[in-house]
Amino acid sequence: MDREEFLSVYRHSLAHILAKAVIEIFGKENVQYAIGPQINDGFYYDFVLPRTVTNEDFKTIEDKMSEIMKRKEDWTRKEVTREEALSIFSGQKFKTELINDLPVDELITVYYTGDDFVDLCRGPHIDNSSLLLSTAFQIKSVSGAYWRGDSERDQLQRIYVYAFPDKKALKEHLALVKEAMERDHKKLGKEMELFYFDETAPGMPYFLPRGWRLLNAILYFWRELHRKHGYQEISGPVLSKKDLWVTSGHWGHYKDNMFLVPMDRENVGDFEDNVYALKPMNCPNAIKVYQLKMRSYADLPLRFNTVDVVHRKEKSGELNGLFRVQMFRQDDSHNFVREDQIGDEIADIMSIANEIYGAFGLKCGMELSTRPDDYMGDLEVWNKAEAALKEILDKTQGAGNYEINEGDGAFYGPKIDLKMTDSLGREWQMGTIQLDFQLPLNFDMKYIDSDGKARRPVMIHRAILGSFERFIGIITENFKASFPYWVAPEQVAVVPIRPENNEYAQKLVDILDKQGVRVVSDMRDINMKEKIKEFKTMRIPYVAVVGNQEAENGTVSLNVRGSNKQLRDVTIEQFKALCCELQESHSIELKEEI
RNA sequence: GCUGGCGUAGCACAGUCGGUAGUGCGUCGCAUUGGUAGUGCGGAGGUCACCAGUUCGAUUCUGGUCGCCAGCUCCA
Repeated sequence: MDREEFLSVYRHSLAHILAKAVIEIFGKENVQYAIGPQINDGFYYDFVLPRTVTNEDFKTIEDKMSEIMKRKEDWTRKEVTREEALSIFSGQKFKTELINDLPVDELITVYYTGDDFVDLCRGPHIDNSSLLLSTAFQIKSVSGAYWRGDSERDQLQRIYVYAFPDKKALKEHLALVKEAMERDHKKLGKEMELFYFDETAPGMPYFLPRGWRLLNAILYFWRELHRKHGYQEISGPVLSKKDLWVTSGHWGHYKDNMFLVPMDRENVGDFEDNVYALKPMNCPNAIKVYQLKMRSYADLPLRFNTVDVVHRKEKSGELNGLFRVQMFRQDDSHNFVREDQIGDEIADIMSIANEIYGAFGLKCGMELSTRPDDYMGDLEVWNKAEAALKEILDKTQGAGNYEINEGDGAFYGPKIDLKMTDSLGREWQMGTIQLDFQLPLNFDMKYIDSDGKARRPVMIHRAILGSFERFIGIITENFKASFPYWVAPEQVAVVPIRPENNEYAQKLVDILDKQGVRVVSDMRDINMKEKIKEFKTMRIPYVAVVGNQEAENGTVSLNVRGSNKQLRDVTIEQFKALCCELQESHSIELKEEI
């Protein structure tokens, strides 16, 4: 049995053992057991139990599981009729529902573990519990989960368990989890003084000087790139009267996620009729700008990018560091094209995405979401749009190298989503490329075509990073806050050995600063070791130490981040060239040699 | 929003079976050191998240509020 099979069969079998253990502990009549699938680090099982499972119960459950395995019971598979299945699981509401939902012609199988525990299951499973004795497992956590992922339905207790082939693999995995915690951007953001959340503004980050420098470095790169691709940056009001959002349709679909501000505090009246809304999206602003003039077919594509702040009110439990905030800056753009330009425009957007992700050495997953049942617009245009998106994905990702979420597109158009995973393996949507046939209609947008007739442009809503906030969260975890030279909050730190070297140190700082290097220094009369420690803690790419020797020879002595090596006798000119090269090449790695 | 957990000095954490709190790092001061993640001594810093209740007395117990974390749901 290879590892893949092992994981699949053993984890699944262990899930049955967990269910059996829980039933033995709480009593069969007190337990409703639902489903227990495997996941990437083990498995979980959902239950309704007479009381909440706490951390103190973990050991009891684990011991019971071991005890059950030691019984070395045989596992037997049995094919049953629907009636038999319903009778076996009478009183088990979730199992009953599952059985009733099975297609008529489905072969129903159940698995017995010993003769007192049975579970509805397709299998396959191990033959005897003794085969599980060599595996290693550990209860990870317990939390609430909704039956069938529906927040309107029963909430169950989900017990998560790590499960691996042996103790060594489990231990390795636990070490990995610990390592992941070290990468957590919330932790690093605090240590590295990047950002801060105050409880007076939940989900609305403060960017600290270092974090803001990082954001601006990314922003500068982003702006230049878009300018070269024919984008024109705009900025619009953060607050607008409700009317704008009624026209766009957001008032109907998105009102609950919008922060509202009374227009007149003295005379609030019917609140919702007298409010400004903080914009949750930038699209209407771009449309307003488009509509300032009558546009010609020859003007298209028109690309209005923006980094305005948007606000989205989220439910309390949904906030999560920089990954999920209530105030953020999308690296947004709304591109207006003719229908015949869709393919080329998407291709250009993908090439921008490649340039941006490439600059960070990142590779994101791509997913295509296609026409939903309640689509609006012309079927032929949809087909053309989906074909265009597919063709681009086939070309850039390779056919079959991306996921397709059938029917998952927005009602106004299909989309491509770019996804990244965080240190804990959670998937986050970053960029999105959405074709939109709806808003141009809602706002009655037009351009005059070559035949003199008015036609409606197609709108492409796109973000590549997704939002600067989420993206910074992801790269913080990815680089463990050791950012590439070109985005690092500080690129060089200058450390004079003694106060008498301050003058030379300052000269060096001025030279680098003039060249645009983000440089800091520490001229205090304290031990140089302390200064070096501080700068290294902040993961500054290069710490340049200067003493009498360097001052005499016009050189610097470099400490390279991530290496204990020192580069001595580097001339200022050489160092300048090094900085320049790293900046311009957007190199991910630092140079450790001159 | 739901389930569970958490909130003690700038940070990381102890602790109080109810009698107003400690350690390490950092900070400040002094001394020392001075070529690559220093050393020694001393000082300051906390209405123990907030609001009620119980009590002679609450940081500790109870209830509520706010915030944070994990998971679910929802999203960039």
